[in-house]
Amino acid sequence: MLTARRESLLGLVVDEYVETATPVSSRALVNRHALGVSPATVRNELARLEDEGYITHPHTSAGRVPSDRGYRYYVEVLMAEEPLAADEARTIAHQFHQAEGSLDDWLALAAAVLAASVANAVVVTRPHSALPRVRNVQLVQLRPDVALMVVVLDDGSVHERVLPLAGAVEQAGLHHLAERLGVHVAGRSAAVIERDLAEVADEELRALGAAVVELARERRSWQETFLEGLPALLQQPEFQSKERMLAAVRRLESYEVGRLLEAAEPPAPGDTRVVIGSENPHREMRDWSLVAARYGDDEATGTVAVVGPTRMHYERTIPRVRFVAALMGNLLHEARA
Amino acid sequence: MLTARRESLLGLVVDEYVETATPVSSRALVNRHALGVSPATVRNELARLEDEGYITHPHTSAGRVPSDRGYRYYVEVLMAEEPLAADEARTIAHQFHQAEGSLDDWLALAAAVLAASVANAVVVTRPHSALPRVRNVQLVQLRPDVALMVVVLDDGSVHERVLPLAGAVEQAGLHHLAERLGVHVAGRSAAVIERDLAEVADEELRALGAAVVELARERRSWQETFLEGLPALLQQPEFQSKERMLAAVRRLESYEVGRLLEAAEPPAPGDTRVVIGSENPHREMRDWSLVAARYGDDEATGTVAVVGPTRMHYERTIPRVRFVAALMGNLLHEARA
DNA sequence: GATTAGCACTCTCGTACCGAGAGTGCTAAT
DNA sequence: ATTAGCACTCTCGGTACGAGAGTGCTAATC
Repeated sequence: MLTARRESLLGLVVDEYVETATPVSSRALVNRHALGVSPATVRNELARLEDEGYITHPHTSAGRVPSDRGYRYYVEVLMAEEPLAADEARTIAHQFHQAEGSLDDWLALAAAVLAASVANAVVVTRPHSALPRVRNVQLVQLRPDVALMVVVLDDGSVHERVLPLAGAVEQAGLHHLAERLGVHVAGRSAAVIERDLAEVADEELRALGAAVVELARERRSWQETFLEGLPALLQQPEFQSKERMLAAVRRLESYEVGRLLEAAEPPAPGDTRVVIGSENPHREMRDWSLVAARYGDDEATGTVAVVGPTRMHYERTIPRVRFVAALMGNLLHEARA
Repeated sequence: MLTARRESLLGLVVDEYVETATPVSSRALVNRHALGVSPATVRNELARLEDEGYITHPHTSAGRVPSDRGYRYYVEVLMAEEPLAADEARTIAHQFHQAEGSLDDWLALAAAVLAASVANAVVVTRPHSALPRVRNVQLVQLRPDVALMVVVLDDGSVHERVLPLAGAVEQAGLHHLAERLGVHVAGRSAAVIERDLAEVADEELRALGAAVVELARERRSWQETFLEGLPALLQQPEFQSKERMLAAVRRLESYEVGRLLEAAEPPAPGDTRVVIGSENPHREMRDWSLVAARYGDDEATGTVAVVGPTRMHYERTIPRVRFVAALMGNLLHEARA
């Protein structure tokens, strides 16, 4: 258990280090905060904090740096979340209403806005439901014997695919086909459709049904996530050497980002989750922190997460992630309403 | 006019510098290429090439480096395009058939594959036609009084939007509405539809028509481009300092990339265009080269471009960009067929 | 006249070194 | 329990320096 004084010193070390990015010395603490004790006393206390694992030492004659455990304690116990100023909230909300059009635009914009606000990178995933059901299937004629299948799922996502047909079918015929198909698939999840499909006699219908199943399962794994704010992240002092910079860019490559988030996905919509450094099971994420919030509702949820070095301004970041997640939830709701 | 010997020396300087990224000395040229003359003679010739602006000098006692003009001469006159080895072509073609699903996946994959092949960044734009016409409009019921409008354009792109309706309409009613709408919009471009719309008496139909116009104009300006290969690019020796690295990442930020390509878009599908360093009107692109190819056909075209430092392996890069553009054209054609 | 050997001169780059500065940990006094 | 004092450690910026690599020029050679 930490004494009150050690606790407050830990808080000061975190604050100071987060701001300056240089190890914090006993003297700096005394000078800036009128502690009423001498640097020597502070040194003793810091030594204790170090024994207990809350802070460390880059080298013998350097100041103190918070450890992952120290940050965790800070986030859990010491931190007072810094609310957004009214005008900042207004600015963010305003920027949100800049983008028109597709869902993807919204998501990229949200990521960019949040990234600018917290000076770190931001990753956003598309909203999806765990077990989406098919809401609607349409067949659109492209050429005489080619149709476009459009499947709308109940998480609001739209999936399309070009389908070659056995022979020429008029648009009216496609309508009819789509209606018959709808009987088998509407309101059902991919798994259920697949099971029932075996019993369908009509071969053409079965083929179409299989296409629906595929589309309903499509997770857009490839470009599934949106990343913004890379330059902001790279300007953080931890990436001042070219090696670290390159490593950071690599880590945030499109393919990787999805897996990176796995460890941080909050359990339910509205939740926030903070993963600090080595708390992350991925060993390469040892030096990184994630602040993730789940946006959306039961029908469809996604994740928005700030990615940065463990030296992160948690007090500022957490409420901002929350705020943006809430905005995104509203937007998503509106879009589906 | 260049003498034959100077010409061949220029070629050697370019080859050497492209490979080693270090200024080329007279001795290195003599040693490696059995020129039959001494370094001193080569020095005299190099001095002449420098007078004529084909190469430069980083500092007094350094070797020679090609200038933009030198690269241009190389690309135009000296270069023998290095054809893809059969197995490399096969590998690339094979990777292309990995991705299933949406157009966006294809594009991102194409960019990644090409980037890996040329060890630079690659930007790809979505295929689009200059004046797309509406091929089909569908209305899908989401809720009683909310519909999803799906517009298919003749460049193969699909655009959707959620529309609140005045009152509840059954799916059958939506079909009917979509058919009436189709009469006014099918086969027409946004501009034409907009003009004719003024004469439509039915107010509901006019509102829907306006939505179609908007969707047909939607250019997805925001995430319009796909960028891959950033780490490959950053490993090029020109980005060995953190400042240059950060500048590169900034330059390739999502917002910027589109404008960056403007200058390099080849005039017609099938064409290739090379823009070297200061040939680019954007002054910040002074140190960059672009090798761009236009893929697709008259119906829809996009651009695929390699982005890298002026010290680029043009001999390898140009045919590879061409090859990938051709593959993408075929794919696009198949997808629409 | 073209080529080339020889050489003086220039510039970079890695490294070793040094001193200043910043911090700590410990000891002994308060 | 606190703190003044001090020895000790480590970093960092600057400087000096030598090695190495190249050029350009001059004068000799083919």
